[in-house]
Amino acid sequence: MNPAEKAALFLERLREAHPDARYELNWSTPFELLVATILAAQCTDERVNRVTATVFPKYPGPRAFADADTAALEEDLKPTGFFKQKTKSVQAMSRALLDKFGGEVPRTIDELVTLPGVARKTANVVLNTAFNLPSGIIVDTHVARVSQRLGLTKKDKPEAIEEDLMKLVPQEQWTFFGPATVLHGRYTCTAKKPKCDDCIVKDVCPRIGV
DNA sequence: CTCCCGATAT
DNA sequence: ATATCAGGAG
Repeated sequence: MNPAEKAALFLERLREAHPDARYELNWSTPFELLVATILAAQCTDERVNRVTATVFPKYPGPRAFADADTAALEEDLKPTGFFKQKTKSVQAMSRALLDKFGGEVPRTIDELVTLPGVARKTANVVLNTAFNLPSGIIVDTHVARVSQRLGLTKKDKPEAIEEDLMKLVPQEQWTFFGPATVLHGRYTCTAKKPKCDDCIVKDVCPRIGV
């Protein structure tokens, strides 16, 4: 089975297994989703949601983050890990948003990735999820691992993997494919002990057992 | 390539 | 003990 056929089959079974797949971060505005996604680096959604539940009311909008006391914000973001880096990113991103985009989250990937702390993965999450725009395919550690094991790509850099996936998956499915594949990677095709017995594509996966 | 950071799984 | 986790910057 060639990669294109495999991708089509995988997509079909993802639809059955995760019909309502979406990002599990809590947000009420595109700006909040942008902040939450930055905080989600190397951190579970659950912990991010716990933090943003108090942080979003406390800092409503980019102006509040830009003007916030850095030490206080660091303390608020500490549970998400990498807190100094993330505080710097969120404040610099908020200032750039105010300076360059009138405080509004831009709707193109080229504009989004100019923001500090924002690269393709974060930009795709915001565009796919908040604006329903198929700007690209979210490639995080899960999507990368699943795609490699299934044989959809042989690349290792996220950007190269995304290029391969965009050729294999129809554009109207991009916003579903990313979040659904993340769930598959998170719960079945796990990094350490993948649950191959329960896998929806075990019949076509080159990786048997292990 | 290294660093940032802490919680959890193995 | 150590690998890994909804990454990105320098």
